[in-house]
Amino acid sequence: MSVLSTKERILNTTEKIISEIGFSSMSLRTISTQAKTNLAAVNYHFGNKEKLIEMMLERRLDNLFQLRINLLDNLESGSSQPCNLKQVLEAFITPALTMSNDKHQGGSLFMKVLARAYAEKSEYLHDLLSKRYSDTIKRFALAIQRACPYLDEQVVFWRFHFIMGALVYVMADFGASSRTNNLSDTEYFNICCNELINFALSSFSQTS
Amino acid sequence: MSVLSTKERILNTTEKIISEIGFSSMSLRTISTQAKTNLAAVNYHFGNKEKLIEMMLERRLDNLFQLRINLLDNLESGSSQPCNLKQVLEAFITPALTMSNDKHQGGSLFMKVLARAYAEKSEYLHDLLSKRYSDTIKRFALAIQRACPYLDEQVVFWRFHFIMGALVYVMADFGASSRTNNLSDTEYFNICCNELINFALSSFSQTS
DNA sequence: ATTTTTATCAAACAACCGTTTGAATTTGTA
DNA sequence: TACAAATTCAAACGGTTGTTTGATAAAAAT
Repeated sequence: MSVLSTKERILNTTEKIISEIGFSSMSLRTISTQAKTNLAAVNYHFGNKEKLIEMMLERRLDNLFQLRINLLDNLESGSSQPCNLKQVLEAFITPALTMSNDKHQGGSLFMKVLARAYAEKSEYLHDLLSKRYSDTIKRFALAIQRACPYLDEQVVFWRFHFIMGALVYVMADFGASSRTNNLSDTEYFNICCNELINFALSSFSQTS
Repeated sequence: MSVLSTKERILNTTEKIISEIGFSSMSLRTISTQAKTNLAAVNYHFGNKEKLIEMMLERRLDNLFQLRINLLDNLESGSSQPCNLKQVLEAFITPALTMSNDKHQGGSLFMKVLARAYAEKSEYLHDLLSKRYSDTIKRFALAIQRACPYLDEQVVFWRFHFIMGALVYVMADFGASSRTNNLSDTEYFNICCNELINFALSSFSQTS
């Protein structure tokens, strides 16, 4: 329980607060209070608010994109043939939804944070994504392109971005209001994951 | 130009500010300044900040959903047969993108506001959508269901929500960073609209 | 023209924000 | 044990927030 350091408690609480009320509404006072420490501790450990947010994002994003890269590496290793489309989509989508479903490590909170960062056009996230993760995104777009040679390059680009939009939408738990009551969280996420992949797969099918 | 009343100038400026910096970062002082009026005028005309936001949202949402309803009414009138899927999707999507592309009436700003409202889980919007517009959304889901009898009801439900996510994502202009430079705004939105409808259409195609 | 309502405005209010300070406390080390 | 470094804490700083007040100005009504 309270074996966590103050620094870790602050990071975890920051995830929790931002997932609940968003970036621009979050205050260091509510964070320090909920993390059972002092207001000044935030500035002591992280310098300022901006750096706290950056560290909170980087802690999880590296993990998420590494999972995606590993899955794509496995698919592309040992063959120069185009990958199976469904497997590529799964390699991109499942790490996000797995994190969403991971309660123990706080990943489920982070995916909501990520959705909010997308939505609020967070400068921190935008810079991180364009500087540190754009290569991975391009790799996936290329893999999809190779798996769907019948689709125009621009069309693949658009639909991949639409799917990212749907993914963010789901991560933010917008469907929650219409969730069937008798489903556990695990069941819900499993269905959601399956439906989203089929949705993505279907959206890359050839149109007449 | 300045034939607009103070009330209208405040509403328009609120749209503009929120589309730029979001709900939680917006302040009544920046709004009153930019609307070329006094700070107290906001509270005088709208009571408080919350009611200002509600009025700003309601002013446009009624218009948007009425456009959708009109299009769907036309499709369903005169025949008890299921509607054409593409036409149903167009009836839902095009009003949003038309508003996005409408500069004269300020609709383009509002669609960004709407995207932010979705993203920030605005209570105002959530209540409005679930109380005032849920019937329309259910009508569209049903029309899609009838047009795709080969798909399970739950699958239709999921994919319709995924598409709403993609629509919000597009409205928020997230693809902007990757926009081709030599496209005008009008051209960009026409392409975007077309791609999104084909995307939605494709996503409801039967999967193997 | 006078009264009444409506609208605008500068100023002030209390509450909250991120950050800094300097002293107290805990922890690690010699 | 004694010293030094790392950490915690209450308090205060200047700045911004939404809201209210009361005086002024404009418009409408009598």
